[in-house]
Amino acid sequence: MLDLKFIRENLELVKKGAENKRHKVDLDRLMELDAQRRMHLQKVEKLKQERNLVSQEIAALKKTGDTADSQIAQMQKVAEQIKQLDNQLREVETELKEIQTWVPNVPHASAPVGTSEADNTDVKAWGSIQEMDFTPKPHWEIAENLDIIDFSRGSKVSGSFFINYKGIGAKLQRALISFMLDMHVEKHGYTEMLPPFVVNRTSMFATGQLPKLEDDMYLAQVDDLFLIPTGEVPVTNLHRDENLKSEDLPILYTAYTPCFRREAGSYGKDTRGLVRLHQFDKVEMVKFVKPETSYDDLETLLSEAEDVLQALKLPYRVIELCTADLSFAAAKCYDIEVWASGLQNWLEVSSCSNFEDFQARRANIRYRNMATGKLEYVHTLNGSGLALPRTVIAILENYQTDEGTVVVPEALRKYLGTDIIK
RNA sequence: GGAGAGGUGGCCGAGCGGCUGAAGGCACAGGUUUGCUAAACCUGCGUAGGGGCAACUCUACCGAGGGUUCGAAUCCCUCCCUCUCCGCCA
Repeated sequence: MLDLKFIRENLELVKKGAENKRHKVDLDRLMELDAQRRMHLQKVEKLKQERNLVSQEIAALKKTGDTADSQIAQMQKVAEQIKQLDNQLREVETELKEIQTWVPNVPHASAPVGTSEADNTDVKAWGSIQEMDFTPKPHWEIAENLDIIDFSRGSKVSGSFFINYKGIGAKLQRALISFMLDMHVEKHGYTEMLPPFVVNRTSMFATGQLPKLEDDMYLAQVDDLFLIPTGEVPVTNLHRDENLKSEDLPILYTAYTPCFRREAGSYGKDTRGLVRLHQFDKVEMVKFVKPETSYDDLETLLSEAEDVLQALKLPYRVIELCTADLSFAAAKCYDIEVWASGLQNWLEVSSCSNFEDFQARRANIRYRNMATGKLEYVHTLNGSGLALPRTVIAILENYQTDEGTVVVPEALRKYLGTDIIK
């Protein structure tokens, strides 16, 4: 959420930002309501002041035993006016807040302006794409031949786009999760968390999934709880409504969680095999930092996610999202895409974003700025480190042999307990 | 699911319907003083939103939302959350 005062004072910037994100929101109406609100406020506060003053007079009169009947009669009228004005004010504020929750975060000045994902810019590439002396297979063929993923029974048990990992395939998930968590904890200094996988509405609002993306979420209606679409939600919300100690910042958390996404409306596009699933595993990194360091922290975050791919020796490229591709809450975002030899394609395995104070304002997460003595909003960031299924795709496809087996990346061997999947 | 207790400032914790935006303590910041890894004393110190160039000033906030009243942290109603005990389950 953006501060109303900030919107008022930077209207053109906010308008331009929403436009560049291709997000429609009626900011002129918002400003109109803002003006109305302040007008009503001034009126009603003047009346309340009068009420407070006269009430004190009444108290004084009663103390000395005098009558205060005329004052009380007068205040009855004032009380009635206050009630009416308060009601009007509430109406204005309701509409105002509704619109305010739909105002997207402003893209950072460095984010490339664009109209579609075609305008995302290349940042860097790592590793080299290996030539194979045979035709590489897509991962679903490899997996089915090795009997490590059961696609069809996933549909039976739950529906399409649910799968079962089997045997060494299932163990591969555990191995990857442990490998990633260990790296972030031991090498990058994160604290490991294991949060709830269902969250309430307030939490979903705080990180910005609601109101915009409600249709993409699984909802347990009886309890009005959402299955998390990403570990970002429960982990960022750990500190909702808290004032963090300045000396405790930055706070770094990493967490494994499954992620649940309905992917409403996205059927038919890149959906084969493990590319797009309703349930998948992910290791997430979340940072709470001071505003002045957040863009440095974003670069660090990116490098920490890259570190996982480098350790697995998987070639990847980093792109920066243009404004049209930036999410509702993000100010700046890098995607990491891994190369998949079988699919002959780049697959997004990580998204590293700086939300600045957008989530912190919604979630009310602050810290005491020692320089100003004031409570200020922290900046929040998060990045995948990494999403598992597409990492698995890359491992299966890039490490496949012409016999149909898969060589296990060296860094993973001690976790998986074998150096080849056959 | 049943029974009970409770939600007050960064934290702990008082609070007869008007003198309580809120005692007291802790923490924190500044200062004085004493030389011994710190203490004592003094001062300051909630948040948000209006108005004003500013000094400043007004309003709101004691879990949330309603109600009663001239006036509510305090009385009434509804809801939410936490804790304890019982039941159920892993």
